[in-house]
Amino acid sequence: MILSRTTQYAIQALIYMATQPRGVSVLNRTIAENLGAPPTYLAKVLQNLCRGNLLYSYRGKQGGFCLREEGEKITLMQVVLITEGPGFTEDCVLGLKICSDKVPCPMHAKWSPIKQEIVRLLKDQTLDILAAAVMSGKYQLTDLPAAAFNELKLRT
Amino acid sequence: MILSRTTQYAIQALIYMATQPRGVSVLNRTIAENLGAPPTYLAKVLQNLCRGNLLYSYRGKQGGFCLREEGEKITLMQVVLITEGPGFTEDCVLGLKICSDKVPCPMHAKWSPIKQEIVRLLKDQTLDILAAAVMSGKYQLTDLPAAAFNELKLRT
DNA sequence: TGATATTAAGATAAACACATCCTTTGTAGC
DNA sequence: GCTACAAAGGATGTGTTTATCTTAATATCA
Repeated sequence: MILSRTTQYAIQALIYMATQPRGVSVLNRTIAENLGAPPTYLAKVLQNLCRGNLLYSYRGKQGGFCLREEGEKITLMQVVLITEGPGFTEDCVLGLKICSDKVPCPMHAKWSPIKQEIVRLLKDQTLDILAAAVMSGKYQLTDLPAAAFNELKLRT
Repeated sequence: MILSRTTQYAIQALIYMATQPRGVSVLNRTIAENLGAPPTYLAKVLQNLCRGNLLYSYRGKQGGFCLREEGEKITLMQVVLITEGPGFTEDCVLGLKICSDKVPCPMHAKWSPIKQEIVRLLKDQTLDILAAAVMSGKYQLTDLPAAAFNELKLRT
């Protein structure tokens, strides 16, 4: 509806990483299995997050990806700006190139407050908050039931 | 950000039609010129709105498209459901297939109220309201300045 | 040094959204 | 009926997103 598949993978992956012990690098393959995401594509997404300075990456044995900052400092807004681009918070809901408080489209006045709420939410939510929610067991990060997930681990 | 280009064309076209005298059919070409939209593509969008029972279409001389109901009865939600599909109001913000109040993703609780607001807004806004806003002159429906628009009319 | 494991990067492909072109079909007016 | 007109429908093209594959670079460890 509002976030691209790429952004959804990015957020899911980062939350997953924030549930893991800090400072230990996590394999792309491991993340992909846990999320049920295509590993080769997820690798591209993670690369992009590296370029956006959200992750470190290490090659070779003992390699993997690692959160660059503490999870409490990384907000969803930072992620979305990297994966969707800066237009995300600016673009007119009706697609007009020119649409502002001064020169508004007919939806502008009603849409602006909602957009503000979305922006506020994305800025408020940090990886730590979301990771804590997942670790509490009350919230799920994947459609994969634990059974399927464990089976995947056994097969490797 | 949230609506596809197709949906944006659809909404713009319908608002434009609602600014025109009721019961008089409007040509696809005329709408496209006024919006600065590609006419052949807009034709497909309008066809789709016909299949969605929002428009009548008439072929041949004196043909064109015509709003099926009074503009006050057509809401943006009706339009969006036709052009984006029913998943629009249901899909999980993180892309999970299973995400509900009972089995929520970590964003569910915070995202639901915003989604509700979006849904309410789309259901509240009718073509008449939006057309009236445009006709007041305070709100614009197109990026085309009047000059470019008149030039287009002269060239045909 | 060599074997192995892992990400990086580039090429390719598949699916979808967006857009165009051309032919067909239906309609109004003469 | 004939003609002009406008939407309908089908085929095709283009661009972007999503996804895969292959090779290169890099790090660890024996």
